[in-house]
Amino acid sequence: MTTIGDVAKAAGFSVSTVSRVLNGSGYVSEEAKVRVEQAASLLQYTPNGLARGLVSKRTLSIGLLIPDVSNPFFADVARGTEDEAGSIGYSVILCNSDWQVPREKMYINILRSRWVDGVVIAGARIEEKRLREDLRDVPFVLVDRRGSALADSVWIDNEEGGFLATQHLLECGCRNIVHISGAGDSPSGQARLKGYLRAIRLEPGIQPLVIEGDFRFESGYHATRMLLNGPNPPDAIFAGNDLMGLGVIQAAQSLGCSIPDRLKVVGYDNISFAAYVSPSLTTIEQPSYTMGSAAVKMLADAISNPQHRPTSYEIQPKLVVRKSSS
Amino acid sequence: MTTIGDVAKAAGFSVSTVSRVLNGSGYVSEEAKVRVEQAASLLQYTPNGLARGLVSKRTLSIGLLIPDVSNPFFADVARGTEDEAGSIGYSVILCNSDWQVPREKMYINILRSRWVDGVVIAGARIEEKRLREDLRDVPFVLVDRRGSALADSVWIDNEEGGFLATQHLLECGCRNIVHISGAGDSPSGQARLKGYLRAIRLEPGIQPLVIEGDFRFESGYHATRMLLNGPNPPDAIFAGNDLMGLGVIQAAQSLGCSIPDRLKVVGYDNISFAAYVSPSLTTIEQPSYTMGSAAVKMLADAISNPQHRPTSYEIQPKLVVRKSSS
DNA sequence: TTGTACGCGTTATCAC
DNA sequence: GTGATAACGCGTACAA
Repeated sequence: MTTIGDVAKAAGFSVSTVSRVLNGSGYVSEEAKVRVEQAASLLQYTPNGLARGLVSKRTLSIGLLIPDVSNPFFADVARGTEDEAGSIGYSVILCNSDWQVPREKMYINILRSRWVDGVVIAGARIEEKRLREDLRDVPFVLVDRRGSALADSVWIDNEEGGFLATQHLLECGCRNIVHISGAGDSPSGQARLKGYLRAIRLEPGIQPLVIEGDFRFESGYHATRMLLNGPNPPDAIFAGNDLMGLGVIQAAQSLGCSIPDRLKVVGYDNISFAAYVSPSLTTIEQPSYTMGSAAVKMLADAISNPQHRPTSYEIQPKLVVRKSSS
Repeated sequence: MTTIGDVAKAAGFSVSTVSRVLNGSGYVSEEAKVRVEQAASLLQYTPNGLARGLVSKRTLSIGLLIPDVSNPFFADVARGTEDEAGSIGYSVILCNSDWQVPREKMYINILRSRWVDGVVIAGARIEEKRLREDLRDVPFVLVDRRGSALADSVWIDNEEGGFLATQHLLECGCRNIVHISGAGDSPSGQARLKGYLRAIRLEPGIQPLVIEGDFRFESGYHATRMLLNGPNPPDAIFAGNDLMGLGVIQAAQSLGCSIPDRLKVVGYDNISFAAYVSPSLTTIEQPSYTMGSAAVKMLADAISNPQHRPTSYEIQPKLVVRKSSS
């Protein structure tokens, strides 16, 4: 590895001059600039990020903590995050918690030990307070959840989304609407459930029924098979996310239950594939890519702006009606 | 931030002893061990990974260079990579090249400056030789491409896969089979194209027709609309990957062209959604998750085993027949 | 405008 | 068994 010292020697200057040239800091003569740059490119010099971070306390890297990149919603968040981060010179460390709080905590520690300049946290179940304690002075942005006044967040009103989805099914004339929720301690799942309950209770004579899922395709699939084989099959299912919604559709089709005639389905997220399945899936839109990039923008401000104040970037959920419900 | 010095002070030992305890290296008395561990947990000490990497020359991190996490195939590769990496204490730096060689090169440099211990490279277009030059002594594993004797690779026979796909369509009685290829300089896309051509040429009187796509949904969509609106519409399309295959299906449906009756379609990758769309998509299976985890296993060996020899982990492509072709 | 010298937090080599 | 101390590569006061 060639170091800054090698470049200095080759250019005939001291390391500090080389450093100044390469970082554009302080005064440097034109000649120094030229000779240093020549030497650097000749030797293919790449600054050692570790040494740099050690002294500057900035690593130009951020952590991305999500449950699962295999879920297209989070994949898109990841892409938005990485694109925006890359555009301002940051690298992204990817962490999949697999929906498990202990793993979330583990990754938080790992990210701290790597001295990331900030963390984007999407779909996590860990409490914000705990997050603040563990992360100490490392800025973070909560995605997909409402932050308190103490934390930045890119927030989408999941309760409103759940309400919209359920209301839509009610308007379609459904009277036996089951909600397959996300895992119990997921903030966004909880909020969607709350919206579902609120909508159901507005309608007299209709009972809510909730089955706990886990945001994975399989849980939507199995819950639906159970429901449809049961004594009182529903006429509509609101799934806590699109992956489970696709599971619902597959299960219904496997049992010869036609959608939307006998069963209407609504998902959540509007992953691209929701539009391609058949019947296409009605869902609540979340601008996943934008959420990721917006989070990084907030993070960048939190990192470099000393008088940064926690903000909440709000997004309105939007119902996207497709064939699975009409 | 609490440092090793703080722990040493609190425990009443020197930094060297603390280091030995925490790394389990060298001799330490039972008492030292206990007191140091107490102090460390009391102060919530986390070793500074930067400083550690600076001296040890190991960062416990690897780079993952892929075209696009939004593509489910690469999302799964990423998940496999991160899981396996995490299980052996490694972090993953995510890099999306967006299919652009210049961005691949840029990321290679960034990863080098971050001193990653190794790099997993999937779906890249950059030549292996260039890669070796740029990466110098940083080990890497090529995924999705055959490596030379000088490079590790997790290799799936893309040419054979392309052959299988085309042969299947020929066996279905199709005589006007178009291939929508990946971008021209993608090694895996090239190989699939080669397999297509080989299969077509085996059949007398059948002409190959190739349209260059770019592995994205839209390119499959637009190519298909153009083809179906043209003078000599094909009776089958072999798409270079599933995303384009889904685009083909959507385009055909938008034009009222029924699949598989008037048009048969085969994709490549077997992303999970290929099974959920309607008609479900016939495709060539690639065990994406496993490819990622296998790559990390090879990398781990390359990193820690001094007498590591480049190996090629081979996977056989497998035809998965679904409704889009039967 | 440039160079010297120190410190960032660790690990590793040596004396003790 | 333990503790100084010298690296690791870089940024930056401070002096020149």
